[in-house]
Amino acid sequence: MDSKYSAVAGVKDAKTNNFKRKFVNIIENNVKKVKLSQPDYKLNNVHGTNKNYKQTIVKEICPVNMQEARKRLPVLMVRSRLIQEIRNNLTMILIGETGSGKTTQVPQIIHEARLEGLGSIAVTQPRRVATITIALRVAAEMNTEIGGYVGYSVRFEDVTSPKTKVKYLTDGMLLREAIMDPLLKKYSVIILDEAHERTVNTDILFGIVKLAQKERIVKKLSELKVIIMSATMDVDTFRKYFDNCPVIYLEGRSYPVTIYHSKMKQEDYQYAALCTIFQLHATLPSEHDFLVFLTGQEEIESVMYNIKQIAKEAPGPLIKVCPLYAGLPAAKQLQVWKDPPQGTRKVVLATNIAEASVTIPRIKCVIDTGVVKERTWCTRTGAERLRVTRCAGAACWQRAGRAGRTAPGAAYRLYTVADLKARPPHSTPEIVRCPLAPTILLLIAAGMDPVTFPLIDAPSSDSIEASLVLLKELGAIDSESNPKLTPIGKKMSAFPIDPKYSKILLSAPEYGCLEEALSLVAVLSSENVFHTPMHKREEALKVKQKFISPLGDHITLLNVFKDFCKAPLKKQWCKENYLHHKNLTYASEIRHQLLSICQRLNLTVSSCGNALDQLLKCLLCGLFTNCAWLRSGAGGEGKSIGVGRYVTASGAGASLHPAGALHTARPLPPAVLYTELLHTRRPYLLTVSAIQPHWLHRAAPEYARRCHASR
DNA sequence: GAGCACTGC
Repeated sequence: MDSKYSAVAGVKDAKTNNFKRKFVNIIENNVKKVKLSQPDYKLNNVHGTNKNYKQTIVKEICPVNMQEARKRLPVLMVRSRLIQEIRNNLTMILIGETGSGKTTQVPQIIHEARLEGLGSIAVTQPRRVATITIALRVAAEMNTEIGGYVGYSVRFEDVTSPKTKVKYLTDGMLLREAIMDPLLKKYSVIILDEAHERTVNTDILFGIVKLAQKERIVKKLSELKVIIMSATMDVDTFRKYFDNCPVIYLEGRSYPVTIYHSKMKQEDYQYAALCTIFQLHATLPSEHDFLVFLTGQEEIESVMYNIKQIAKEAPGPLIKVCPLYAGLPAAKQLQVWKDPPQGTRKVVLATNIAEASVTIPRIKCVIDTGVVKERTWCTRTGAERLRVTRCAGAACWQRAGRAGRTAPGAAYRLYTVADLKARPPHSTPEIVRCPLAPTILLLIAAGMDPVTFPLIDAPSSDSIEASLVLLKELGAIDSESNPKLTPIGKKMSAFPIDPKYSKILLSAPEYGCLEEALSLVAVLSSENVFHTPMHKREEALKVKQKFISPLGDHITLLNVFKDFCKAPLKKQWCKENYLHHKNLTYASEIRHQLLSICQRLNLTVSSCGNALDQLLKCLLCGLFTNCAWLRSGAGGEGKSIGVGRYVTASGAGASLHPAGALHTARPLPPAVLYTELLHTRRPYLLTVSAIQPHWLHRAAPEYARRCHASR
């Protein structure tokens, strides 16, 4: 039996002899059984918002016995208590496991009791797709048209009317509304759902609603009820933050999930995952689908290759492997929801996209590596870092729960019980590990003081300071202490994008290149447009050549976008060119939105034609802090010094990323403009264009002087 | 000469 496992390829230290041993260790340790919950209404990852999509959803989420199913929801058992608590308190916390029905039922309960009075009820969600599907579900349950009493609002799509009393919206949308009206006067009840996820937007909203409650009392306006809803969370922290408000716990309806822990520490989790997959594969019936949590595209592709190799000789049914990560084109993601042929087992290899964002049916068995790829930010150099870390306890439980959505299941954890206990219970909230300039600009625009603004977990003062300095340099605020928006800052905050990018758009008329700047900023604000599958890398790179500009990556992206707009059959064209149709479509929607804001601000939209250096100079107006200079003696074919050939304004060393357009350029440009400084294996400059050093003096004279003095 | 987790306006 051992010999067949020598087929393991591409996995480090894949030693045949310990395959069996590890495998047995993982399986023997039935540590404890826990009950986890049944599914809620959140639907699968259905992308796009066209008409077909909505019809499909309505069909799927409205079973004939919907009213019967509703009656059994745990939340309805506490209905009268809930109404009473809401009447008596300004704020409350509702803890409910998945399947308790809180997201769909609580707003209906409030509306049926007319607790919202003359105002309306807002329910926030962190994700677009969930926002839309839940709103459709609730409209169906209330037997009304969507956009009537029940509506939703997400970016690019507002399906509400003056009649709307229950409005589902993304937390980002409510935040945008708060800029226009920080007291959120049209709402009498605001429900912040999925609070445990602690996204930047929800964290900010906690503070906004808290201040709005107080201010409304001071101004003798109608009161604002706030309900915080969450699965599991650090209740004490939240309670303290919300002045010891009452907490109601809801039971979830649950299927049991049996948890198995590894007995000993696994040195190589990829290898351990493969061992576990094939151990289980040999014993479990083929209808039991597997879900394996991994960290990224490369890892998923590598494990997929190994599974296919081993499966050729391993005992057990046929295997269908489905990769699932956000960067995978939508058409390929859909494979995950297709039932495999009779007698074939589906093995889904997913990133933490499968943890909360999407739900896969029929998963009976979760294999959890216990790791996640996390992005952190360095205040001093502005460098971001992607690294694999052990995920928090809450994430481990969330992953295990994915096995018990439709029936009892099992979760195999490739880490020990001691390891689990040593983990932090919750992950670090996003707000303490990301760049803050966009958030701070938004707060100032909403009339808040970013320094005293109440946050549950405050970022370091260094981080806040760095963002204020940047906003001052961008001309958005007048001073770092007691900051007020400048006229430019006010315009910048009108754009739903990073302030560095809105500054580019506002500077573009001066360079006569707003046409091009809009396209480029839209692409930069979207996701990566290139898709490079491992096994077709050569071909993908060859196809990419036709877009590449000697000026660098920015013009290359512009070329891609322009050709995309001209292409008659866009889906087909994207497939042929290894481009993401979804992300390019998204970019063109963003461009449309940005254009209408520019027109509202009376900016002159003109094209610079072939004078593309105008566009690069314009980019520098927003990205002037992102310059790097070639190290002396490091040009041409010379050996790299330190960590890279370029050095940034903050003194960080970095190299041009090998996938970039300028990587093979010789001689290397003496100065470059980069969009991102990302540390993966080494620090790399991403999305880079060549610039003339003296351009910086015109784009940001003050900054250029300081920068020159310190270099 | 390497590879980018996940959301959102």
